[in-house]
Amino acid sequence: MAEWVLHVDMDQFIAAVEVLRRPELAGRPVIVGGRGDPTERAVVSTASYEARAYGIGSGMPLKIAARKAPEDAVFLPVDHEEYERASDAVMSALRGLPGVVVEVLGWDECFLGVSTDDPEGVARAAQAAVREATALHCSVGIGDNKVRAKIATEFGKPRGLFRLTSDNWFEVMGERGTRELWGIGPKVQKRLAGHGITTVRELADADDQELIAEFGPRMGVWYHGLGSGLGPTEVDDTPWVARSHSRETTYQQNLTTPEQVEAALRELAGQAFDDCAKEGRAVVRVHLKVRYAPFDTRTFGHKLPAPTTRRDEVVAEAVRLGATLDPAREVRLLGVRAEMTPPDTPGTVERTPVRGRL
DNA sequence: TCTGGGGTCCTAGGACCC
DNA sequence: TCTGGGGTCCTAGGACCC
Repeated sequence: MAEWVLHVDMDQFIAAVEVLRRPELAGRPVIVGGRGDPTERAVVSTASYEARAYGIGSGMPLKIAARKAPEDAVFLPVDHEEYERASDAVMSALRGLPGVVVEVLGWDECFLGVSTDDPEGVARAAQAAVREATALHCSVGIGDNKVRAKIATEFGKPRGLFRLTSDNWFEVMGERGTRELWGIGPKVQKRLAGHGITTVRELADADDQELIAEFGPRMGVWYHGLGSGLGPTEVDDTPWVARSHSRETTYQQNLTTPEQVEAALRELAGQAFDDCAKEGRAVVRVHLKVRYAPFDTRTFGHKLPAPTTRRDEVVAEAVRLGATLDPAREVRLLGVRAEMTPPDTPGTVERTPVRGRL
């Protein structure tokens, strides 16, 4: 029997969960984001397929979405707790599949590791289990590693399956742009293009040393391998341990005085600290993120003299950092991140250098 | 036209030590 | 006066993902 990696991705997860508890919304364009008020500063978390038909998608400002949306569109607020419940139900259903290891990637996606001669059969069983437990639909990518499984899912959407392995990698991906690879964003795409590399096959055929010179020893090698669809094969079900917690807010009205900024910092730093304290972890570093009125974002931080479990120390550090902000500029977004003492995990598992995890 | 909030990891460059 | 090589730690910033 062969080892397979399956990537399970829920179809329009957040919108689907909302429709589930409001069946009367089925078939209508549903847009979830912010507090559900399209006149506010906020962005779309998820749009239903009906809304996507109007060019509305994730990350789009609600104001723009409102302009594109038809009259019968529905705007809803984000309800994290509800999605967490639905997510837990999905993951539990998948863990119930025989012989399957589940590695959670976010609310609405995970990898399954399984040893089988019929990966399509397992994929269909996964879809059935999720549908039975939650009435939600998902797509499944089947691969011989995480990279290929993850990319395969896109070809299976919606509600389908797709298999992507070393056998069909270049046939499926070779002529596509590098941007379609998981972990290559607009900046890296551009830098690659500067070396004459625009397609997946060109990336695979590129010179290792040239990529290392451009991107460094780790990322250069990683990107080169991505061109051939190389990636880690191990699915790890060790529970996720956060490295840091942050709280940030975009203000509907910009903050204009140092007093407003300090009050906001005290609140955000306190909340970020509380999230760390909930896990019984000490804080080692405090970061500030500020977005000034013209779209200018910066982050900076400070290591504390010693790890602390005291709220007042974390708040005081955030306020100290805040004192270095430019008092002449309006603040439209403020965030405080509290970095915790590292978890004591063995760290032997090869991590996919793809950042971010919900 | 207006751009959220939550994360992780990598790299460059300076300080400092031996 | 000119100036090694190696290592670690730290800060700042960049990039990407959901």
